[in-house]
Amino acid sequence: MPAPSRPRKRPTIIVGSVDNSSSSSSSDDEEEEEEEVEDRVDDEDEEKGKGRNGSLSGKGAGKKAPAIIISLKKVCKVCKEEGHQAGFQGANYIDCPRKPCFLCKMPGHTTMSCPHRVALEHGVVPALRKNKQTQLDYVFERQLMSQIPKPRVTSLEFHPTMNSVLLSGDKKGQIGIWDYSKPNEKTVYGSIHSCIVNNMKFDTRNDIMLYTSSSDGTISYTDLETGIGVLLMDINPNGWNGPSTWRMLYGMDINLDKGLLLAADNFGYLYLFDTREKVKIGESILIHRKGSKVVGLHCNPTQPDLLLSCGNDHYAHIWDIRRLETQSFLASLAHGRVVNSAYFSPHTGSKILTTSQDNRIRVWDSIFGNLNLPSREIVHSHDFNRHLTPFKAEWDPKDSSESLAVIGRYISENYNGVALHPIDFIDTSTGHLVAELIDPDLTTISPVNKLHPRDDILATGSSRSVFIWRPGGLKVEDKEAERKKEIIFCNTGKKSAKGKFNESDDDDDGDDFPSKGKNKQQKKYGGKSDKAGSSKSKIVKI
DNA sequence: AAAGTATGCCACC
DNA sequence: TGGTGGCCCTACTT
Repeated sequence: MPAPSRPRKRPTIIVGSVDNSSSSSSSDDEEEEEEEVEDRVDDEDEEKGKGRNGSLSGKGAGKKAPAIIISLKKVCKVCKEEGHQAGFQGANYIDCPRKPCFLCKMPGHTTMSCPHRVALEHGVVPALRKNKQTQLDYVFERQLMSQIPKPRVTSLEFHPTMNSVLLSGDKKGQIGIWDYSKPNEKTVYGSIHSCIVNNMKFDTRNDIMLYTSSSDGTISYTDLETGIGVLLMDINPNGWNGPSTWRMLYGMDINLDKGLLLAADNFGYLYLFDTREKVKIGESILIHRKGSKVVGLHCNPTQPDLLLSCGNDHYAHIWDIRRLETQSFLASLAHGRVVNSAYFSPHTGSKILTTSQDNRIRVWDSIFGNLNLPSREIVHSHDFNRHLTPFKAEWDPKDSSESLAVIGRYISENYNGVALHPIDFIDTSTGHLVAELIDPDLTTISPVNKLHPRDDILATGSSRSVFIWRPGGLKVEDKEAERKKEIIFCNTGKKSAKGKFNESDDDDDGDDFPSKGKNKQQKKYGGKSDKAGSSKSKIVKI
């Protein structure tokens, strides 16, 4: 990480500035699938006598050039062994057979034959969705500003009371405010943080105020109307002394009852802040393995004394806020790898949902029961972390049964020969995939997703844009097929999203962002685009 | 337009 | 035990 500069006091405010130039469509990158290796290139019969080598210099003129031998062995890209190949074939990725299954991590088979990657029996989805129009209702794309590249979204948060307002935080530290009922109004605060915005929480008692935590090591309390923020906490008071000492804030949550802000860093420490007195409370407390990142914090929605934390040490811990000391956790939830997120259920707070880099979503049905083992483990592809914001399964706050969750999928799906990455809706009480969002406009992996607290709306953040989807009903109540249809229905909801966008785009600011050039970055694969798309996703209950 | 790179974890010694 | 090279489907910049 480059040395983060200190956040400036006065934020930059960019309103409604749109880069239109970048939306010109580029020619199709026809990417040849797998160049057949030429074992031998022989120029013998090529333009014989013309002396390709030597029309100017006499050297070698008239002499036949020796045959050029290129010996390229077909070697697996993954294990470098001969005899097989891994990688994309068309839009399908073939695993290296010498490696454990990419999906479930067990040896003996590959992703394609993984028992967790079963073709769904309901048949309807692959056939139907191919014919559907885009289900985009609004797309916020690349309009942040002209000079600054596309937002790489790292966090999303809906406004607690204003239904059409969504906030986004990104890799650069910018905070975007989108009112999707007014697509032409957007505000970006550029200098609240100097790098990744990891967490945003509204002050629900005064909901124009926003708490944010960032990898720049600060907590900011920002007035969203003016963009003017107060620096509440800076855990690098001595500035930049190299990457090994720089502290970054990842997890953050607000405990309204106790007037507490809790935040945790990449070395395992928890910080407490009194939001009323505006002072830091006590010393930081080691709550995960020393030196390992605390990835997430969540306060229980019904029991103010309970805190949930998760970290890179492969654990999630439940704490009593009244007794926070190293190792004093009430319970410890073991995971196979890094825990990307851990959330109490939104209403009762009695369930726990975690996402781990071992490609499993785990559910504990009751925090009052035996917590030694999760109630369920759901195999799901989300383990890529190096260059991406970690995937996090998020509860649907509208689901009173506390079972529906949304999470982006890493492994791609063959969509008419294009590899796309769906967003999955999972019934965590059964492990079933109840719906998946696949769309030609959704070309990048989407690790950040948030369901609206009241409306049937999904916000998706990816490496280059913020999407708002209106997927119709997402309630978990009917038969699975019904629910799938609801998603498909949403696909058809707008016959021409394009037309709609253009309609609303008569404001002469040159902003036609949603409709133009949106597919230009799609990877096209020369290979067979047949019904390989029916290789359905794999969500399965263990 | 191929090569570089930002970037995080983990295995390895 | 810390330092470091290597990655399993990236995405973007030059």
